[in-house]
Amino acid sequence: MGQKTANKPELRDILSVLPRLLSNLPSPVKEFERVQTRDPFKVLVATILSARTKDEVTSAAVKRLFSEIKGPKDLEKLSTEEIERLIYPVGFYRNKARFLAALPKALKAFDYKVPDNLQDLLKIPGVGRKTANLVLSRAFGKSAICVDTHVHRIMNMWGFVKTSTPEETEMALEKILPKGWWSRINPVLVAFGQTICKPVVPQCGLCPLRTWCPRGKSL
DNA sequence: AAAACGGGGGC
DNA sequence: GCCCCAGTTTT
Repeated sequence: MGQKTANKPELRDILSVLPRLLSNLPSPVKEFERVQTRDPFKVLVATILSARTKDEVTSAAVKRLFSEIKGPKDLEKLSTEEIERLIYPVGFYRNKARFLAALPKALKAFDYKVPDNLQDLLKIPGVGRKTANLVLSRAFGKSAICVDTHVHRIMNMWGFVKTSTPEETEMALEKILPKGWWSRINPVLVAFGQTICKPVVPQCGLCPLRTWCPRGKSL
């Protein structure tokens, strides 16, 4: 309260600082993106597997699975148990194996192709907003705001949104985020959240934003 | 020993 | 809204 408070920068100014900062750091995100192609089916599977799972583990699971299959129709031939064995030990592997086993049936309604719109993607079991928007931006090149826990946490911490659910964050960001950032904000904030602005033990000493960030001041 | 992890579904 | 899923790493 007795302290000087720097003027709060615009959101776009803050975001533009991050890529250069992150380029100087080893980012775990790069490994996850490396295994991905633009193949929508592979992107979808990798994204489903990635929840609550380290990127290296996800990458390995994707490689094992796709050494056995090429597309949805191959996946249909595998039993749930076989899928479990291939994707282990990703987080919640039994749930995810069930989702993957049901995936060919779900895709049949779309001629065995991954839908390129949000409404249809959300009909697929195991696919929520985070997964759907990531597929839209990464596989189909669309402008989609993918809000995961990092995006939700950091945007609320900075005070650009005041929301209680990721969906609310997504809607709020649609109004204040320049469209050129819609697909970029997720990779950038994930990398930032994993390497510097971590939920616990944040590396505020490395962060150029600490002079105005509320968290930097409290530390 | 706890808590954290790039979610989603069922209740 | 709350709780569950699970193995692995960090604190």
